Amino acid sequence: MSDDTQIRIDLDATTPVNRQIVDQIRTFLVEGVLPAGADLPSVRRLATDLGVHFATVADAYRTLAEEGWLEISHGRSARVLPRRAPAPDREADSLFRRRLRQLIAEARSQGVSARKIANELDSLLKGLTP
Amino acid sequence: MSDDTQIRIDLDATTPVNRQIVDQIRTFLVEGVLPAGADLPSVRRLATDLGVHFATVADAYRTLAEEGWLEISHGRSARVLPRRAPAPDREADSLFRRRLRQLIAEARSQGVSARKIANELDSLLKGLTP
DNA sequence: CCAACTGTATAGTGTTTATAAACAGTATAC
DNA sequence: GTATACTGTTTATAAACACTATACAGTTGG
Repeated sequence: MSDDTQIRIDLDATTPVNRQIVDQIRTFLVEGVLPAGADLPSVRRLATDLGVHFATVADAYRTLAEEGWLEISHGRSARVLPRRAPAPDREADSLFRRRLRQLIAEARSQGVSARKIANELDSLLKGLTP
Repeated sequence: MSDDTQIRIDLDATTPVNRQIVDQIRTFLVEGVLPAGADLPSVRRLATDLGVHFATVADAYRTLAEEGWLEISHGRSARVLPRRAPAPDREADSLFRRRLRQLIAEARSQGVSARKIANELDSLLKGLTP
């Protein structure tokens, strides 16, 4: 993994480390920064870089494998699978809607200005519909 | 709390119940659906409605009180405090940016279409800058 | 074959989550 | 004032989770 795929872990955060790893790698996968066929660093390697135990990284890889993103097999390094877009899911739609609303509420509650939020939404919107 | 302030709990979700409650009530608070001065239902009342133990609701109320949203005191019902916007926070800004990116990645990973996501972002954007 | 790498399995530890039951403050009717 | 019915709090417990430690097992390349 290069500079673009730098993972940052916050040991003090409320979100557990295993999920922090999953969330960040998944973002790279969705955005194509980690393309199909790419090799991931070994669990020990990444664990050393992040300062956590390698079993924690292995757990994260397993989660992503269950989601269909990675192929992991004993003795070989984890590899990004080709993955077609999953079927549309009404559940996922409404869950996304609610979580987005909640995320924005939390940000406003923590002092992120409406302007900053709007800018963020706008720039991500442009990334989606180029 | 009226129909507008209906809380939904998913016992199977990965996010713990106490945080589900916090996130949903905070959203109502930020959006002004629960205005300053409003009384919240008692921990037992809300707990019964949601099908969880009242200590779980009490825990959620305590979290919101620590965030400055609620006034809770022994024997009296919880009440919404007036709350001025917190100071801008660069940390919060960048955290929001990352979490938003991750939320969108997760949604795409679960089959929410780019169009649906764009629509959602757009409608929330319009809500922010009227 | 062997050395150095890969991920896996199991067990142990501390933390978090959710519940239960006893406790304690407040409000109101009488 | 005091009984009663409401409020939230505290302490204890059990179960689930997150993280680590260590021994194991498959793969690769000399």
